[in-house]
Amino acid sequence: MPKQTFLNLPEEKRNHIINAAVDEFAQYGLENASTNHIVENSGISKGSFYQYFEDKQDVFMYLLTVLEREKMEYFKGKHPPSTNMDTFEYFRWMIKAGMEFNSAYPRMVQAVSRVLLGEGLYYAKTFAEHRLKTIKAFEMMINQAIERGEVDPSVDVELAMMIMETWSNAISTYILNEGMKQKDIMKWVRSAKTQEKIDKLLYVMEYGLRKTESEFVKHF
Amino acid sequence: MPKQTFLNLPEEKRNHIINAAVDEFAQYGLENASTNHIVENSGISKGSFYQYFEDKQDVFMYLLTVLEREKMEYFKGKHPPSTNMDTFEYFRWMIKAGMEFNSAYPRMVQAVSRVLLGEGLYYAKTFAEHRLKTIKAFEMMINQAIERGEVDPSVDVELAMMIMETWSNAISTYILNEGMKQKDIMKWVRSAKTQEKIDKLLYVMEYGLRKTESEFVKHF
DNA sequence: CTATAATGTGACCTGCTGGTCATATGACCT
DNA sequence: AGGTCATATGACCAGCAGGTCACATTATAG
Repeated sequence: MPKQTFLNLPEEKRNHIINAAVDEFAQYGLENASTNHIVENSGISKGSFYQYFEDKQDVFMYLLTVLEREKMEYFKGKHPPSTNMDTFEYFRWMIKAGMEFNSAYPRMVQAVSRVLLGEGLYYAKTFAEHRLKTIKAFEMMINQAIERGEVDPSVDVELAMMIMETWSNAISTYILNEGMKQKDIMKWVRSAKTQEKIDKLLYVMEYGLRKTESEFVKHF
Repeated sequence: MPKQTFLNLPEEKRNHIINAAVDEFAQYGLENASTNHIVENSGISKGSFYQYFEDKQDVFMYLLTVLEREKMEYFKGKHPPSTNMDTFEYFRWMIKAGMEFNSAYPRMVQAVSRVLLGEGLYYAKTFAEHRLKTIKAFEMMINQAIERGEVDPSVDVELAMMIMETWSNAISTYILNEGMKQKDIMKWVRSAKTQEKIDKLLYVMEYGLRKTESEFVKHF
């Protein structure tokens, strides 16, 4: 985590630095990001950088907490439209709200998810803790769906978690990659066409999950 | 592509070199792979390396064609158990045969898919051609499934392609990551437990796809 | 055996990396 | 004023990167 020196900095200067870092990570990933570039683009000296942070990874970890905090704030303000939602409806709402958030902070999300999904796949241990947090939420959701009778109780929970995670990541990557090509991401994400695409994707997952297990046994 | 000098080399020496390259790419990816390491571990000199290849990327591209060739050979020898298979049965068979292949050449597959799925996601243009080849096969399959009446004709073909690609990649990554932890990958892949896991994953996809569109419309 | 062409070699080049440190600056206190 | 302490600086370091090239070795042909 950043040293106190950094946290004492005026907000504007701090933002300058993390913006430079975000741009660097978004373009080059963690491994290939250059501290020299970050230093140059944020208008501070090399020495200051190492007075603020331990190293590159330290900056990234800070970015991760910033993003997490922003996301929390964002979700606090948003509430599911209906109070008594089906678990899948809730999941769909969650994914869509997530996409809205992503298109509000596209550079930052790109930087983080590039590292987490790209490099993190193979050096996962470092970020295992972060991944666990996300996955736990999926576990709760699927268990709730079973309790409510929306999903066959014999369903393989771990499998369902993997499916939810995979789709969550796939949609996020897809939206980010396609969205970066648009002039107005937010508008594009909110467009009926994009929303329908997301709906359909999730519906395939939902329909498969609802029925899977009992049908699966019959099938073989 | 490698220069003639390389292709003239005795097979043993060639294999030595590509093995070293595979190990390097598997461990560090394309961007961070070191030509110096490859040279050291393959017992050739720096000068020779650049007499054989243009650069790092050239080696990787060659690796890609080698893998493709090996995979073709492998699939030539394998034939679907039944001649009149459902498209989804065929897809399932294909995925499983693919996993068998992967566990026969785990290092090479790891090296290639690490670059293609990790780095390739963001520098996609370079490998777009390769990806297109794979995707085209999925397109044919889904069109065939529609013709046969196995899938609703109103299904979004592009969407189905994306789903098939995502699952294909997700399963491949999962098997590779988990499999590398086992002492005998091949045995583990063939085990009833692993096979059932794959079956279930694909079944969720299949069941979702079969019904999606018509149900989807009703649902909203 | 000699001449020519092909192949192999590793010292060497430049450029960039992450990281250090002696020194300079300037805000704040007495 | 002088003193102190957090902050800021950029020249500098060792290490490694990709890539080159003059030279050494070996194979082929006449």
